[in-house]
Amino acid sequence: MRVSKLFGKTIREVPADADTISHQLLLRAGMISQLASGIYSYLPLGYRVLRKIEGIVRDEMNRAGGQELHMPVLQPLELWQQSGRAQSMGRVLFTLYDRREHALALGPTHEEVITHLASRYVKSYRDLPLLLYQIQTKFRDEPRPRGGLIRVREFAMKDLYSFDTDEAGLEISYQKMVQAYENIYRRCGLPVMLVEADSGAIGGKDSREFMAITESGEDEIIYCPDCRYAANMEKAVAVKGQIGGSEPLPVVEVATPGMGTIEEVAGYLGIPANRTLKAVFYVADGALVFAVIRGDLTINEVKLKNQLHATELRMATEAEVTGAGIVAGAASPVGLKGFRVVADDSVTTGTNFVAGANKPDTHLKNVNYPRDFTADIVADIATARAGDRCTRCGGTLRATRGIEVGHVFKLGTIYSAKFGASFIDEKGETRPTVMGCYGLGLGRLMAAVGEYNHDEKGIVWPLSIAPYHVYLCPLFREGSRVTEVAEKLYHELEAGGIEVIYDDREESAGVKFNDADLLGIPFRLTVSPRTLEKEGVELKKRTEKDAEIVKLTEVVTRLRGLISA
RNA sequence: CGGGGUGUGGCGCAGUUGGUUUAGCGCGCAGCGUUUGGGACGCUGAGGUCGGAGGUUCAAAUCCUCUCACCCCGACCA
Repeated sequence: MRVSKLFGKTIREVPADADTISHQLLLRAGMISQLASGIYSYLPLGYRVLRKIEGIVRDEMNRAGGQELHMPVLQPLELWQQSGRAQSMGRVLFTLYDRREHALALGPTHEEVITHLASRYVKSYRDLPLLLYQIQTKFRDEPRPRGGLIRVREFAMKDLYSFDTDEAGLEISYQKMVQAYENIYRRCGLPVMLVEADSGAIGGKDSREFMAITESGEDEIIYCPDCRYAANMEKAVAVKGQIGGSEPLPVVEVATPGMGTIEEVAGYLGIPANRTLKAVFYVADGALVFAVIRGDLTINEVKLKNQLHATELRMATEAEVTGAGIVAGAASPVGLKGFRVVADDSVTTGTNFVAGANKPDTHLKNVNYPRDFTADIVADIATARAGDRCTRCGGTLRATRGIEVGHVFKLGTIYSAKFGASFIDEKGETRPTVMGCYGLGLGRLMAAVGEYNHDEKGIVWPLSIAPYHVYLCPLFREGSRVTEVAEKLYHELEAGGIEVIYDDREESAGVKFNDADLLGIPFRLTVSPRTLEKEGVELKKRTEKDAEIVKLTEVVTRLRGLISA
C-alpha cells in the first residue's frame, strides 16, 4: 500500500471529543471515524487491525472445535418476549416495525435465535456436544456509549454457544472456551485477569469476565494478590468480621439531636461506625424495600438487586421514604412493617448495635438481631473494598480497574427449557440441553490493546494484529537513487509476502517517522543517501530506540525471519 | 434518566463580558518555488447557513426562549 493513495489521514492535534488514549490515538492515526454517538466507521488501516483480530478469534474458535455459522440481525420481537428478555433488556433492545407493523429487534446477542435453531436440529445425545459461533454485528442502545471503541452501540462480536448433555459436559466446553480466550489475548499481546462476575437475576451458575487491566477501565476489580481470588466489584466478597461479642443488653432510647448520618451519630455517641446499623431505602420494581447493613459498610446494589430478583432497582426518593412513615436520619428496622427487609449478614454477626428509633432525633442502643428485628432476606449485600480481608486466605484485598474484553457464562437450561431445545438421551428420555455462552467484542479488544500498548507517539501494535508489518520510508532526495531503490524494495517485500506500507510522499523525514510511529507499524525501513552509501537500509523496531543497517540484498530474508518468528 | 460541559471552514481554537465594519489565528488542503534523518520555509489561493428554530433590535456568532447533537461523571454491558 502506498501512503499517497491511502484513504484516511493522520492528524496532529488531539480531537477535542476524545479523552481516552486509545480513542485519541485511533482517531489521530486515521483508523476510525465517528458517525454518531457510539457508532464508528473503520477506515482501511483500522479495519485491517480489526480483521486480524477477527482472524485470530476465528482460528481459536475453530481449534476449540467451534463451527461457524451466521444468524440474522433482524429478529422477531416475539422471540424476545418468549425468553422474557424483551422486558429485562429494556430499552437497550433496538426495536423497529416492518411494513406490516410487525415488531422486530436488532440482535444485541443471539441466545434466543441459537436456541431456537438448536431446537430444530439437535434431537439426540449423538448430536452433542456442539459448539456454534458467529462473528457478527450486534446492536445495543446503550444508555451511555463512551471511550471511543470501548463502549459502542453497534459492534462486531464473536459469540459462541455450547450445547451439552449435562453439567459435566458443560464444564468441558466451558474450560475449552476459557483456554481459547486465553490464547486469543496472548496472541493479541494483551494480558488479562479472569475474574468472577455477576450473572444477573436471570440466573446461571458460573460467570467470569476477562479483564484487561488499565486505569481507563470501566469496571472495578477486587483481587487478592496472595491466593489470586479476583472478582468484579459487583460480585466481590470480603471478610466483614465479628463486631462486639458481648451479651445482648436491653434496648435503650437515646436522644441524638440533629444527628442524621452514621458519622454524626457515631461521633456523638463516641462509638465506631461499625457499632451502628445503617438503613437504606430502595424501590425494587415499584415496591419499597428496606435494606439494613452495618454502619461502616456500603450496600452493593447489584447484590441487592439479585437477592430481590428485581429487574429494576433504584434509591427511594425522600418523598417516598417519608410517605411510608419513615423518619429520615433515624430510620429503623425495629418495629418495621409493611415492606420487605433485606439485611446484610453483617448485622447478624454483632451485638448491641445503635440503630434509628424511627422518631426524630432519637436512636436506639443495644439493638440485636433477631431479638429486636428480623429480615425477609439475610444475605451478603455489602460492597467489598480494597484493604478488606480475603475470605479465602485472609490476605489483603486490592482494587484495580479493567476493561471487560470477554465474558464466559454457564447458562444451564434456562434458554433450552424455554425454547424446547431438548434431546433424547441414551435411555430414551427427553432432556433440555445444557448451554453456555461466550462473548468477545472485537473492537473493544482492539481498543484495549491500544490502552495497554502505546507510548506518547502512538499505539504500538503487536506484530500479530498490526495493520502492516513494515513501514517503508524513503527519505526523498533529488538526484539520488533513493526513490528507485525504495520502489524496487517495495515490490520485493510484497513479493516476499511481507505486508508493507510504503511512504511514497514527498514529505520531510520528521513527518514520515512520526506517522510510522503513530500508525504503530512494528518495523520501519528507512532508505536514504546515508544508508545507500553502505548499500543498505536502516531497520528499526517500533519498540526499540536503536536501529541497524541491513544490506539491501538481505532485507527481505531478514524481515521474513523476524515476522515468522 | 440525573449531574456537568461543549457546539464558530476538514482538525484545534480566538472572538460572546461590553451588539454594529471584509468573523480571525494555527494545522491541514490546492498551486508555484526553495527544502529533505524526527512534525521545514516563502508567496498565492480555495474553503464558514457561527448546531438548528423562533424572538428582541436600526443592528445578533454575541442578548432571550425553545430545540438538537456530541463529550464527561453516575445507574448497564462484549
